[in-house]
Amino acid sequence: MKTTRQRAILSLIATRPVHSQEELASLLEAQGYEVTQATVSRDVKELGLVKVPLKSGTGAAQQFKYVEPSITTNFSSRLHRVIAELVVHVVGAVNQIVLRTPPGGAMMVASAIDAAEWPEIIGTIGGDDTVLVLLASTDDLPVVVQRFEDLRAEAQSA
Amino acid sequence: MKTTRQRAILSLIATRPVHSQEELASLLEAQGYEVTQATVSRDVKELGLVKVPLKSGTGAAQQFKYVEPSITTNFSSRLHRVIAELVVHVVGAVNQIVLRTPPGGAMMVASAIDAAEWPEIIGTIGGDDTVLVLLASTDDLPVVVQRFEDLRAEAQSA
DNA sequence: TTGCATACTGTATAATTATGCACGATATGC
DNA sequence: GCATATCGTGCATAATTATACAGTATGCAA
Repeated sequence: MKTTRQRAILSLIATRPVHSQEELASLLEAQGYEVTQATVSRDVKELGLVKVPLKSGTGAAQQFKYVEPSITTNFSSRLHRVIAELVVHVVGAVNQIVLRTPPGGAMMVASAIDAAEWPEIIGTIGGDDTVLVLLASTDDLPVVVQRFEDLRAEAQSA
Repeated sequence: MKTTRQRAILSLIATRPVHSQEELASLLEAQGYEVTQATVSRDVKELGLVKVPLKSGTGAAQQFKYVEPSITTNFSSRLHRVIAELVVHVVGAVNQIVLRTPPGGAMMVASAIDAAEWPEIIGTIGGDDTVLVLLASTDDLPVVVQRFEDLRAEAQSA
């Protein structure tokens, strides 16, 4: 039955890395669900699962992870979402603000800030886990730092 | 240059639906970045982008969305993450608890609860946006409801 | 029962993505 | 300078995923 099979899929991917739908089909077969890759593909789509790159080196393995539906629908603005989910730390000095993110997150944060086009900001530079935000004036520092903190605060727990 | 091109990719996918890496390559070309699908594939991997199914109907379009790196690394337990992100509402009665989720999220929540194997819980049923949790005893109701609320509370803002 | 609609699936194949290999550019050490 | 190493890339193709189509099963109304 479709529902139980899909639940089995969720259980499987929560347990171990799965690298392809063929592999998933094999694992399901071992549990008594005999289905083809085609069906697995449909299940994966219905469950909203996505294949995420595990590490960026060549030859890196992949596994399935699910993207919770809420991620794509809940947050109102991209900037808000990105800051809330990716910014770990905020600190400012003179006319500069440094934002820390998990590894690999900096470019997304920088991109989102650019897109927001805040007038106080004259530019951003995103590295791997650090974003440098340059302000037009030293006077803007406390206001903008506070704004970042506020965006961040709404999801501080995770 | 690789970095600016990758930032352009982030900007593109934030702006409009992109259905394939070929399409992304075309859009980049329009901005002066001439690259092949192969390079886009590598960029997508490095940025941690994933292709998410947009709707489940046949012939449904897809687009790129990024999975924030934090999603795969931050939360400690699957149950915690799933409850925090997916459970919208909790209500209990007698020996039953009903959890509401965004559409499509119920099965994941049910699966995660099953995997956690809480002793008070004798079973779960996941529909589309509703999970029914059955408890062994009426006495367990307030305790378990509170536990769900606590898990949820840590991310209530989103 | 018959006819029709819906749901689920497999087969075959199209579409898409990932990657081995080679090459050119740039940097590093001798 | 020259050898060597690293990085980014394209090309060709392998690997993986999505889907058009057809078949089976089920439910329901006439």
